[in-house]
Amino acid sequence: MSRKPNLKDVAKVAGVSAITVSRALSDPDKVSEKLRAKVEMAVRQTGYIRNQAASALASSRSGVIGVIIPSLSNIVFNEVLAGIYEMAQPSKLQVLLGDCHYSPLEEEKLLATLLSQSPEGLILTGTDQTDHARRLLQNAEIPIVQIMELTDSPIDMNVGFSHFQAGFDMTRYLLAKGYRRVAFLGARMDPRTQQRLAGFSQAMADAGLEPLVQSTPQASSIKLGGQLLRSALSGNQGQLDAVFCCNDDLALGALFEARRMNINVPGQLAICGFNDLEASALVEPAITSVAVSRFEMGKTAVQMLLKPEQYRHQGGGIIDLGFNIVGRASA
Amino acid sequence: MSRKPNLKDVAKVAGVSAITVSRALSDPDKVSEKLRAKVEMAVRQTGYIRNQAASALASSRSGVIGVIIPSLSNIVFNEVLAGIYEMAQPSKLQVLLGDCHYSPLEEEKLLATLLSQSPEGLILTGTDQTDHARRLLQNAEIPIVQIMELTDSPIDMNVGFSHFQAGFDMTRYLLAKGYRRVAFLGARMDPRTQQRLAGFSQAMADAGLEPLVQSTPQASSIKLGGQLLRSALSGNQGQLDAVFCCNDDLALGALFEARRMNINVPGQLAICGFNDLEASALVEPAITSVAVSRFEMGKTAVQMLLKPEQYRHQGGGIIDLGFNIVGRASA
DNA sequence: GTGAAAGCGCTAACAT
DNA sequence: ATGTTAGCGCTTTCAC
Repeated sequence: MSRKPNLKDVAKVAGVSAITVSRALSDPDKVSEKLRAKVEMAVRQTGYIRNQAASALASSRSGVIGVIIPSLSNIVFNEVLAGIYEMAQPSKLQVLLGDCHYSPLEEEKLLATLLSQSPEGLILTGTDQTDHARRLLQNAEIPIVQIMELTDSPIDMNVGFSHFQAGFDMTRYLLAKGYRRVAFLGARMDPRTQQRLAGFSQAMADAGLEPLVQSTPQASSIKLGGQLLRSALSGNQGQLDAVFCCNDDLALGALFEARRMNINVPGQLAICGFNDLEASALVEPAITSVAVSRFEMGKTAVQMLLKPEQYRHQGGGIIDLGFNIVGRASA
Repeated sequence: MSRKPNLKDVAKVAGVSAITVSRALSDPDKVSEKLRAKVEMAVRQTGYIRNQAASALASSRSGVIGVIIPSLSNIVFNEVLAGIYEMAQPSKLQVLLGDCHYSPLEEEKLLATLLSQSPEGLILTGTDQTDHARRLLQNAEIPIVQIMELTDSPIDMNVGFSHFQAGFDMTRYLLAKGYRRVAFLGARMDPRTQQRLAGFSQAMADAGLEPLVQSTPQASSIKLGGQLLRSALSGNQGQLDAVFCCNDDLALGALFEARRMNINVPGQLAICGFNDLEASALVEPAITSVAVSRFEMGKTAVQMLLKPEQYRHQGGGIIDLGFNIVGRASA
């Protein structure tokens, strides 16, 4: 037999009907022990593997969830992904992953392709989906979780934390330490970075201070952190006593650059970051940062997909995972 | 109409037959311009999205490829993934991604689940698949690419580089610089790490030197690099003049730790790593490392899946992407 | 607890 | 260039 074995083939070998094999595989309890054993033998013997396309067509359950993240190269999303997979794989859920490169339009296109796979749920990053995307999602009638940010009006469910509040709190932390000339170094300037910036600006304004900002739409990197620091310093005649980097990559770059420029950290310049990457705790001086439970966020998102009713009736399907300012030597 | 629109619904609206709609969508050139326009209207009007399960069942083409990597948290694989997606998304190929946590057994299980989705191709990491996995793969009769390592006898196709050679060459590089008491710091000790170690041992043996090794099965991390360095030093009475870390995370950790211990790098101790992460080039002193084209590897793997005949007849379906030793101040 | 029949939505193969 | 027919492999429904 050269073609791939199907249910009938297995059924023939086991001496039962196809539907019995189907049941033995997907709902073993509904089949007598004897037949179950026979079927198992036959499956092994034939090397049968269920055709998920046929199964999905007949049952309208695809066994797949869709995930769209803005970037595969940003380590931050990998930890979220790791959390997603941690929950999904044991549930025998396959994950269809898409990378929209921070573009809502690409996200919209990906969405259309994803939806054609009839996913049983969807995890999307952020809240800036296009109108058309939202329409697609509405029609899909599947559970949807928006992650990373917090929103009052999720498409369906939402898990994340407030980037505004985190930016605000971190700035207050710096101000409480006595820093006054604080600059925000930002790269990419995606919605979440902008919210952090907004929090920063608010806190500075509240304190009657000028919010200094050095930003670029370029993708973030360690190297860029060094460049932004130089720009910020030259743009402000070196009159800075702290920089609040929109993420730890920039912060590391700024720290390395400061060392090259013989600027003492935190003596002459305080540096803080965002995300609390492993390196931040281990460099010298260790970098003050905002810790976020990314792994947890991924896990929670999948749990929400698995039991949507439960979560929708619990805080309106919105979960705030919060954040944590980790004070270290750099500030 | 509350249920999701299908081809017939669209056909009715457009006043054509279902198959025409199907063709207009998947092979526009085969349909007259007039009908194509009509169909497009009808699709938009109904909000139709193709049911990929039905399509896959009828055509036995799923539009999906499967990818299994050993770890989602290891940044190295993310860059490979980024390359994979870079090629896959424009080809409208969906990627089913699995994380086998460095376990061939988990890989085998994932494989079974993946295969039930009838992927059109498979990308696997490394060459240590279980026997049963190999049997499954043989029966699948789809193009398969093993990535990262190089092997003489791939299951189907192979793209990667020789970790043994890289370990060997890096060691020779150190020896040429005059270092003699060189220790290999290894974590995780997955097959590729072991090959690097084998290359190191060979080069040391060739030079008549004792290959010092400090290793642990623990997952690699920056922190662990510091710990391994301490162990290596205390295990060898501080009599080391260089450490060859199995990756850059360890190398960074070793460097940070050395600084804390007031050990001058490279004056008292040379440090080199593997993978050439961004940080390695930017820390002080910059870390000597082995550069590998991971992004390229991912892209190549997908290309091989797309045109298997072409690549199979070209070097037996094996592509050596090589590596590049990047000498920097740390050694 | 098991089976027979029907049909999920699409496309391949064969008309026209 | 367009339509008709049949069937992909499974599960749902209903019968026993």
